[in-house]
Amino acid sequence: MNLKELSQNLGLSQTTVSRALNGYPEVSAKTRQRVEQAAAKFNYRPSNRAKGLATGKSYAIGHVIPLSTKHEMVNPIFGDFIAGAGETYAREGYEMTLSIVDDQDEAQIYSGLKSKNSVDGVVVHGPRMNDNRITLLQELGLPFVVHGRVSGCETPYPWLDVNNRSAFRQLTKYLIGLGHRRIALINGLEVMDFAHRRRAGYEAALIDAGLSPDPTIMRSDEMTEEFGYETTRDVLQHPDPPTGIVCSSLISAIGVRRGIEDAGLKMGQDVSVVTHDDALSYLKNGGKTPIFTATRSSVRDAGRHLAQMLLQAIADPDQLPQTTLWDAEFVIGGSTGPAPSKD
Amino acid sequence: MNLKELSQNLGLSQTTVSRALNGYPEVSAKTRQRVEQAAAKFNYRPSNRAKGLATGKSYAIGHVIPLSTKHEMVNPIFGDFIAGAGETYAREGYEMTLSIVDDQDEAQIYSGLKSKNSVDGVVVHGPRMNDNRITLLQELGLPFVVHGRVSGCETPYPWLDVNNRSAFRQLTKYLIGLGHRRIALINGLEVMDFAHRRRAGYEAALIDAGLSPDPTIMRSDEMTEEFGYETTRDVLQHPDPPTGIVCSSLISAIGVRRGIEDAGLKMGQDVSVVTHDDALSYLKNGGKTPIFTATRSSVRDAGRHLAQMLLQAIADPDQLPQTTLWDAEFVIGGSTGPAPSKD
DNA sequence: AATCAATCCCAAAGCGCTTTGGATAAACCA
DNA sequence: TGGTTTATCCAAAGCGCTTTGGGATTGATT
Repeated sequence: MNLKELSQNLGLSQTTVSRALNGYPEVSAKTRQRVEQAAAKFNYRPSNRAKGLATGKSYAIGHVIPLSTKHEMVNPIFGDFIAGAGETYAREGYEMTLSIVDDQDEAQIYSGLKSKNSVDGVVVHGPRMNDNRITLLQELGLPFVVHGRVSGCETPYPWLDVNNRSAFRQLTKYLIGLGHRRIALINGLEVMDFAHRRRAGYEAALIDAGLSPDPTIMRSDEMTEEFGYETTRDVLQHPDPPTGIVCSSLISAIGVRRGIEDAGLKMGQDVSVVTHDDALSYLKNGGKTPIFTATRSSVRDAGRHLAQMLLQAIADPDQLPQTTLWDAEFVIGGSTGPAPSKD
Repeated sequence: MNLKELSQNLGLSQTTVSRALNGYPEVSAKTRQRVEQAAAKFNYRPSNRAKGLATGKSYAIGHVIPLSTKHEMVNPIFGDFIAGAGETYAREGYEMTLSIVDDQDEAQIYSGLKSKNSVDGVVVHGPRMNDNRITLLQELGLPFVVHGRVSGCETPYPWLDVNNRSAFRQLTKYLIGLGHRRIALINGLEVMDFAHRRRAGYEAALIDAGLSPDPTIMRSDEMTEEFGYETTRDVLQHPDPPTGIVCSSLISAIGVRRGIEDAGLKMGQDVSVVTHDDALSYLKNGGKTPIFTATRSSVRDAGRHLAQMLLQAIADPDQLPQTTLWDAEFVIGGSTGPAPSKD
């Protein structure tokens, strides 16, 4: 059923039917009701394509998610983020289109999306230090929002981020407060902006306490479980092993725990662990009592809100770039305890 | 830059330019080359919308992923599946559109996608027992493929699945071979078809060995880490506790491990654990030596292949429904050992 | 009675592409 | 030479919608 058929069926013109359905005032209440009933009866839905062609909009948002070429891995937070964003889109009648793409040729994808006119805006995932995508998108004139921030980017742009620096400062400070002096960092890839900020927070806390960061117990890689495990095994064999570990992801933290236990030690006694927790739906940080002492910020909420921001920016292209900074929640779990006394 | 502008620029008609670009024979090699160069120079990309309107195709595939209303959770395998499928789409010039939707009103979404003409086909995720989506899609005439199978569905339909039954039979049998007699099952939600098949495999192995399935040590829920943990704590307090656990997901298995250790026991000695492993990129089952004895089947490969199947089905609507059954790989890890001798 | 402003509706153009049904020119055949 | 292919290209229609620029009809106003 298309507009033409529907309007013939009603004995009205396409114009009137279109207007009735889109809430224009030039149509009587009576007619509008009649049209709406018929539309419901025939289950009429305007073709997105045709509507898009006519209006110049596409009613779709693009998510370009980088596939790490190194590990061929897609960020596990992605599912939850998308679920949040998808909620917003569904409510506002937008579609969501996904492109999974090797992290090198993202740029190409953006200009493709723009010139093919297939989306009204995009969400930028996994921003890196000095990420040139911001400039590119601004040049293209394609509306966008960033999940995270881009250190080194001069021009204003819209973003939503957790305060990674203060979160990691807090985590580290907490360990220091428990008496820990040797604290390792297991971080994400530090080309990623968030990882960079997290390290800065970690280092700031150490320096605040008069401790000096030791690069031999600071590691950075894709945040897999295995990375957490291997790194933990490794740093625990250090001549001066850490008694505290600051970790960047719950998944890696699970590996950290395994590493500690495989070394015959006990988490929360011999080694204390703190981590950031993205509050993924399938991977809660424990039930009543948290497993890990952690900073927590829901990535799904981020998706929801960021989508909202983008839709607003599209609706009002002249508005100034909105920015949102969230503070992570701090929870104390069973993974931390006083630093073991030296023997 | 659109077709009109490009063709004016070349001094050719839109027809010719369109044909040159789409590989039709009615255009001389010379002209074609000239057109292609100009297209490249101006970075011309045909508008997807317009192309779709003209051809009746949309060059997009829909993925409708159910959001469990109960736990508001999106299946963690989803990211990897999508990454695989996305590869195929990118190669074939298709877009991927996502709808995240409460599992009740999926049906509505499908008919919406159909009538809005926004996709050429859909991938059905998370099929349930007697899932009525198959019939619905067939009635709608919307091409589809299913990731998994639907027990109780009479008519043929295209699917790709792992042999869940034989995998779980093998896992269980392996434990039995090690001398285990009390074996618990920690399964996914058994309305899901895959979970149902897995239980069937588990039970078959027990019965083969003359053991009788005990419902008090068979649990089924959303496969979170927490579920694995809680259930393990629980079954270990059973008057006649299991020495073996068959688990449906690596994420739950991590919880199982935590539960075993929190109970002061050792995995692989006091309690043996086997699991299915979807080979997620951020959650490998260990490095050199697997953590868990497991059946493994890459969900990303499934995505890649299923997308291919769908594209073929779209290209040739008259072909018979293709079906693909994969056998999972079996790997032995450190989570299993001989059943502890009774004292 | 004539005028005016609402009110309600419509025909037709246009969005950017594909595709049908020729037209033209060059090449071939008898 | 004239007629017939063949190779190239083009004009125009059409995909399903929105939107511009009116045209009737009605009721109120003078």
